[in-house]
Amino acid sequence: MEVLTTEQKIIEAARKIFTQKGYAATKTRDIAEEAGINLALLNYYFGSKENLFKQIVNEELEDLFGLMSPFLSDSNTTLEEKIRILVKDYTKLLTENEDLPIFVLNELKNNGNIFNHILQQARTMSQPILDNQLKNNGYTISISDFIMNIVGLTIFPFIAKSLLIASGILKEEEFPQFIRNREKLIPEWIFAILKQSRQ
Amino acid sequence: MEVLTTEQKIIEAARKIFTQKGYAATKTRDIAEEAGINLALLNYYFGSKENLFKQIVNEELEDLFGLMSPFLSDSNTTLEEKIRILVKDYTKLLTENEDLPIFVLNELKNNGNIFNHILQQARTMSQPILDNQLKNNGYTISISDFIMNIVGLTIFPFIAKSLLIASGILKEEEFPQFIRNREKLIPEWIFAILKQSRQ
DNA sequence: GTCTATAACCTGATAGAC
DNA sequence: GTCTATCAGGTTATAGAC
Repeated sequence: MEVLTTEQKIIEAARKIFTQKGYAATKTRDIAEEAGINLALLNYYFGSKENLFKQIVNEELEDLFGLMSPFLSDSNTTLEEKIRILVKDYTKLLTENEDLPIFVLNELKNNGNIFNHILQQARTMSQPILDNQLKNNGYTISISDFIMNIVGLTIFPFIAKSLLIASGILKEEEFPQFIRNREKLIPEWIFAILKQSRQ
Repeated sequence: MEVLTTEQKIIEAARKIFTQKGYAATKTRDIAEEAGINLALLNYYFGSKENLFKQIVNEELEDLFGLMSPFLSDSNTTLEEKIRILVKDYTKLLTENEDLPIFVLNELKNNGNIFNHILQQARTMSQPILDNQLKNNGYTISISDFIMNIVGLTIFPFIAKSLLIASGILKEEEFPQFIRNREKLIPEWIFAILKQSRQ
């Protein structure tokens, strides 16, 4: 049983509502209510809605990219291990936080410039090492396609969940099993794509 | 040189701004200005912001799913042809309308129930025929995974474009070539995945 | 059908008491 | 630190003239 400070209560409430509804559709009054505090307190602690929002987005970006960068640049981890770990970690993160990807991608579209300092970390290190690992194995796929395929196959079902369900392709209660199943299959699919690029 | 009626001018303006910014961030004043008419006219023709929005979303959903359903249920088209056509058509649609997918998926998340009547069309026909085509070729992949993989590999780069660019993986001017290249590669990747599922 | 002017409402932010 | 009350500004929608 944790006891949260007022500041933490506001942050948790803001994270929940911002990620659910996006920036524009979120009302500071809703955040205050969700946090169980008064509207004035939100401004006392964070100054403005925009300020609070930036803090949330930065944390979410850390979640989403902190996973990727550190070990992708590790040359002692094999390509196969990296694929399996990446799929597994993202599946876990998104299962616990289903609104995260569409929120981040949506807000990034509108305010891409704000978050450069975080994204710059990810960009630097991993690229040359991954590139070498691909080439050394004779795979001719580009690094952009390689990453896009892994991330796309893993993340897209979460983004398209409402669509899958609304279109009747999948039932709500089947979704968790669908995801667990893909968690095993996606690495095999990625290997199949890689092998085909070597032919 | 087409001459648009006032109603059409409003719809075109609304489509542009709604898909760019989403429902909550869009101001009816901006739509009126973009359409070159007065704010009062918007309400004269469409009654309310929400009404106009629903009409736009319905049209966008038609764009996005009208492509899929009719020919997927055609049993005279081979599986390979379906894959190539689907990837090609979606790539064309999204290239001309880059904001479409994230807009639809985002608004669907918040109002999924409103649009069921359109999505129900897509759900009925195509599923059993596709299922047969997969099974007859000995492919053991599920139809949900099959569709999710094609659509995910094709659409995800458009959704993640801002991320790709902000992270430095790709430059803005390289994006069109990146997409044209994937348009050729994705069907081959899908075939590789299918073959692997037969082993 | 199209406009101007304005009503009615909502939202972010602050002043000031406790 | 936390609250109530309120301001200031913006947004949707409508009334009414042309």
